[in-house]
Amino acid sequence: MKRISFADTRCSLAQSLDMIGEWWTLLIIREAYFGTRRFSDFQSHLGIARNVLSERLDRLVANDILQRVPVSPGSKRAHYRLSEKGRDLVTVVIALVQWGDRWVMGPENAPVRMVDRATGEDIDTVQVRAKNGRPLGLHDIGLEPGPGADDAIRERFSEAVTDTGAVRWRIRRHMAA
Amino acid sequence: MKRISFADTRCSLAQSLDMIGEWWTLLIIREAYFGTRRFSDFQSHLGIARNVLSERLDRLVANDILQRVPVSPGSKRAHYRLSEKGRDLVTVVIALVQWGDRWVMGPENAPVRMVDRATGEDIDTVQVRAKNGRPLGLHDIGLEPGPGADDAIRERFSEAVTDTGAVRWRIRRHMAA
DNA sequence: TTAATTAAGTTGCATTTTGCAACTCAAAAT
DNA sequence: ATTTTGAGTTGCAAAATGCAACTTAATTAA
Repeated sequence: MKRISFADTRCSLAQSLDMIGEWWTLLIIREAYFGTRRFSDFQSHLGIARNVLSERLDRLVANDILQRVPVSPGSKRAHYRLSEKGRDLVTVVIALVQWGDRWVMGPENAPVRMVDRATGEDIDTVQVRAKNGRPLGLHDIGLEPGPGADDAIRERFSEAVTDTGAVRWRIRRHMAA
Repeated sequence: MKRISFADTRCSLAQSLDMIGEWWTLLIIREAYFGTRRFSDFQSHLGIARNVLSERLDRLVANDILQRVPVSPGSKRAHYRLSEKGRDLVTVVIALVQWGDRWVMGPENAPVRMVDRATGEDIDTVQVRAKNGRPLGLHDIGLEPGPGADDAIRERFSEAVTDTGAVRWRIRRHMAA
């Protein structure tokens, strides 16, 4: 059975996961962020199988998250580096690293420290904020159909709010007919 | 061949991915954030296979990202809801949704709008910041061994900085001996 | 109270994906 | 010119995934 692709789903998260949600992919991106460029360095640092690495790099390049740059002009041998689109993903990587530090490793066991170069201080915790900078908890965030919403999505949103701070579905059982 | 688990790797990202990096898992979390509680609603909203959903939910509960709450006291039938650990993951989900809106769907096609309940305004873009609130680009972020760093990690960091803003590995080829 | 229906999973099987090792084939190094 | 590296393929065994059919337990309906 084919593994489902979300490429045609009207959902940013599904679309994103279609590009970076596979095993290894986010680790490859972190590795690239750390400065790794060469195939064999990705391979040895991550311990990933070569065929899988090859497939993932190809996919990341195809999606313009990594760029293949020839080592020397005209050379067949190339390096991989983050594109702007890929660099923009580092926010997600850092958010996830911080989550892991908080909930899995424990802050006192964080293996890597991320600091503000200007001050040497730890960077802030990545969090959701209002335009004016005020941190927002889940209860402060409202969800609405966006400009690209289709009927299916619009149907899923009502004004009602659950205690998670998100929306509640309309009961659809009775609408099937 | 067993699929590799990162559970024992000294790396917050790998550890995090070991919990939420599998196919469907992050979509299940988003679905829970949207208010879905019941097995069959997860199933029908996501179109995931039931056995896979079952396995994922078990794993999320085992990792205390979701909580199983009996529908009525003593009932075997239960609902799933985000734990605090799970709610803290929503930051990551939102960061990824925003990335998808920017780079995949295009902002004008964003299917969902996230707003500040207090003002009705769009929420801000999730980004990395210094403690004082200043937004940090990749070049402004420095990486160092953290309190839980082991030798392998410490060895990987030098002060040198690449143009991605991260660190550069020492050449290890000559150190093998 | 019994029968029918729904909810929440299992089980079995075909199809993919992974992981590993061994094998290419070009570019560098000696 | 020969060896050594880098960057992949290829082939195969073991898992994971998708699907449909099959259980149970809890609700609803009759």
